[in-house]
Formats: sequence, structure tokens, C-alpha cells
Amino acid sequence: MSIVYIILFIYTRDPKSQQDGGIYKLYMHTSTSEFRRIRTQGHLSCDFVSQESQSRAFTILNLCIYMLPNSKSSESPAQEMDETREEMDHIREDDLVALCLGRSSLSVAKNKDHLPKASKQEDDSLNQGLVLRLDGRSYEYSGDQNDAGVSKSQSPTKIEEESETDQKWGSSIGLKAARSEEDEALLQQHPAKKARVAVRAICNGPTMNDGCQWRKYGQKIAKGNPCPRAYYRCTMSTSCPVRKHVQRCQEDLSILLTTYEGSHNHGLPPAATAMASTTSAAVSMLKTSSTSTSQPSLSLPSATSATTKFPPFYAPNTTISTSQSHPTITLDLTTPSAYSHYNKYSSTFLPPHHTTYSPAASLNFSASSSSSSASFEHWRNQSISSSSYASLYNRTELQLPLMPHKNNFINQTQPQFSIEKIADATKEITSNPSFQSALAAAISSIVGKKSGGIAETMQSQFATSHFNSIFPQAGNLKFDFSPFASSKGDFRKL
DNA sequence: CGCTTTTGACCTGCGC
DNA sequence: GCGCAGGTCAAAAGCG
Repeated sequence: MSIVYIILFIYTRDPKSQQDGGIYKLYMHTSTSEFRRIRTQGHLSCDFVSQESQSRAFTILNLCIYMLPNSKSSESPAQEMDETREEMDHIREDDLVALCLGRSSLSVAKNKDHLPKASKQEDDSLNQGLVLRLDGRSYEYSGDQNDAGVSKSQSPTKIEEESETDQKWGSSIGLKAARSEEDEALLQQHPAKKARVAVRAICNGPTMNDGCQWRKYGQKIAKGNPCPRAYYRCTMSTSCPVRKHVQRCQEDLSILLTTYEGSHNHGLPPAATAMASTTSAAVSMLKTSSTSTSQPSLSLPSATSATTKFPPFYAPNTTISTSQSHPTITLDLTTPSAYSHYNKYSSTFLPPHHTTYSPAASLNFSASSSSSSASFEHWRNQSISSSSYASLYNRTELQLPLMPHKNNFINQTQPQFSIEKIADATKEITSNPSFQSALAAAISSIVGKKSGGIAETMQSQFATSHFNSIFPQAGNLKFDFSPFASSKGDFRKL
């Protein structure tokens, strides 16, 4: 099996200076042997550069978004591709913001030989392990521990504990690799165990407003944390098996750890679909990992794998654990890439106008009960007034952290490839449920982190507009996290 | 009065 | 088998 790299650029533009900001590159590994670079007109654009197309059927193995400094304008797509490879070789690792979903060795384009084709050995490594990475690389990469703005207190406790003894990439990865193998074995030993998704988020209220209705049925003092753990069950349906427990982080009382278990057997209100889609995507990843016994065994790459260009930053934002009886994936929303990198760079590189967040950034989880319509209305009003489609699109896209500018960068080069080919490829990609759920979760996570909570409308608008811009041939795909939408799905075709 | 929360008891799984 | 910890139950209390 080979590797496909699809690089998706998401341009950002500062609304005041009209200067181009950072770029997101989205690498997608699939199981076919192709390398594509996606580019279209405008802020978000696509073309496909397909070097080799052996099969249109593939599975999404990895989905990464890296934030890079601006690159140079290119004369042609072919030149751009060369530049991309060049970039991959020279890019400074700590310039990256990453958001990754999928299964990966993280050996993304470490060297030129890795692109576009991968050796069988690398293919095997790509198959190994299940990773959900949501930025945070700056916490794990310890090349410069004195990096300004990288506060240790922002780091999730779990990773903090690990990173204290495993400050370097290699050792950390080694641990994770070992653990992942154990996890895999455990997952296979206990197939009946329900997967859990834990969400760490800053929340002042008793629970996170995830859009569902919950009833508390118990409370316990758990070992190792004086803060009581509260148990809730979903009350939106009498037979709904979904439970969650909520516990405050001992180290930082503003952080709430919410662990979800089970799947809703009823329709969800639109406001609940964002979290549900995120958690279900995470669960599906766990399940995929645990059920893929017929495929090559899954394990994380060796710590000694020296062929990676990008360090395998298993972000502190996400961990997979089976230390308890249930396989658990932890999503950390307390260390958004935006904030960490923003903090890291704003004082040094960014012009003053970058030091203000968009209004949406001040949104937070509701401090009231989980089903508070008042808080929802408050949020809704904020969303409507501050994040219409147009304003969203013109505001540097939620003012995600920008990298230092090198050059202006809007390349309007016309694609040299047939529309049909692009459309075909786009359909293949966008019709893949794994990709849909992964991208939905990824974007909802990154937007959710930016806003400090679940901002459904913004997620919907952001994800929808971006996705449709990225894949204009996909037929108006829509991320439906909107509280005003009627569908319970998180991703659909209109 | 009905719904929710609290809280001690009980059950279950796991490690030794 | 025993002890421990996590999880659940259900009666009592609280609240609107």
C-alpha cells in the first residue's frame, strides 16, 4: 500500500491590512498511491496534481492541518508542488500548528524520498497506530523549553506528567508506542468494552453545555482527585444508554473533564451535534483500530524511526488510553493551537491588530445548566451578530494565529487539470465517511477551541464555507452544527 | 406535587 | 478470597 498526500491550503487574510496571513496545509494520507495538491481560486482553493492514480478507492489514514509561514508565489502548479516538497524539507518544525485526525506514523514527508511515493516500510509504519492529534506540538517538542508563551500550566495534566520524564520526542514516542501496542491488545481482548471519549475543556459551570439533557444519578470521590466525580445519564430518551461523568481537574479547577460513554439512540438537537460528531468520530477511530485485525497490526512507529521530517508530535491535546477497563480517547480543548501559537508569536512577530481576538473567541461554555435556553440564546445572538458568513470569511478566518509573513501569497494560477478529474477525485474524497467525520470533527474541534466552547453556528458556517470552497465540485456539502438546522446529522449533502 | 439532586449502600470488576 | 476503586441504585432531601 502506498501513501497519498493531499495538501490543502487554507489561506488567511488579515481584514485590516489585507495582508495574507498564515496558511493551513492539510495532508491526507490514503491507501492509494497518489500525491495531490489541492488548490483553487481565492482564499481556499484547490487543484489536484495527480502523479499516479492506481485506484480511486482508498481509506483515509490521516488528516493533518499544519500552519505554515507564507510561501512564495508560484508560477505553475508543478512548480508549486516542487516548492511544497522543498518546504517540507526546510520547514522549521516549531513553525507548525497541527490538527490531525487519523491513523498515522506521523512520518509525513520527512524527506523528499517520502514524497510522493513511500517505501513499503514506510507504508507499514503509516499503518501503525491510531492517532488523533490536535495541535499542541509546542508542548511536546522540547527543543527550546524556554519558548515564550508556552505555559506549562496550559498543558493537560496527563501529558504534563508524561512529558516531565519524557521531554524529548524520541522517548515520548517510545512510551506512546509501547502503550499503543498494549492498548491495541487490550482493545482486542475486551471488544465488548464501550469506548469512551473524554473531553477536557475550560468551563466555569458545573457541566459543559454540550446540547444534551442530562440527569445526575450519582457522585463519587475518585481516587487521586479530591474533586467529586458526578455521573449523568442522558434524559432525552428514556432508553438512551449514554452516560457521562464530569470531574474537575485537580491541578486547574477551571478545567472540566467530561467523559462520554455510549451512543445516543435518538435524535439529537442541532446544538448537540457538534460534540456528538466529535466524540463519535473519536469513538469510530477507536473502533476502527480495534476491529482491524485482518489488516496489518497496528502500532505506533518506532521511536527510532529516523526518517520523519516532522517530529511525531503526539499532541498533549489528545491521548488514547486503555489504562482503565474502557478504551478512552481524550480530546483536549484547553490548549487550543490558536492560543498557544498565538501567544507564542504575537508578541514577537504579529502586528498589533493581531492581538485582539474576534468576538467569537470570547465565547465560552455555558456556566448554567446544560440545557439552558437562555445561554443558548445569548450565544446565538453573539454568533449571529459577529459571525455571519461574510464577516467570517473576511476576518482572517477566526483570526487563527498567523505566522510571520515572508511574502505575500495568493496564487491564482489556473489549474492545468481537467475539471472532470478534479470532480471525480473530489467526490471520492468527500463521499468517504471517514473523511467526513474526521474533517467535521477536526474543524469543529479547531473552531470550538478557538471560541472556547461549542459554537455551533460558527462551526457550521466555518466548516461549510471552507469545505465548499475547498471542494466546489462536491455538491454543496454542509457541516451541520447549526442550532437552526433541522437535521441531526453533522455532515450531509444538501 | 413532581422533578432533580444528594448520599450512603450496594454491585461489579480487577489486581494481589 | 479479599480488598479496593469505579459505577449504579434508590430513598431522602431540596427546589420551583
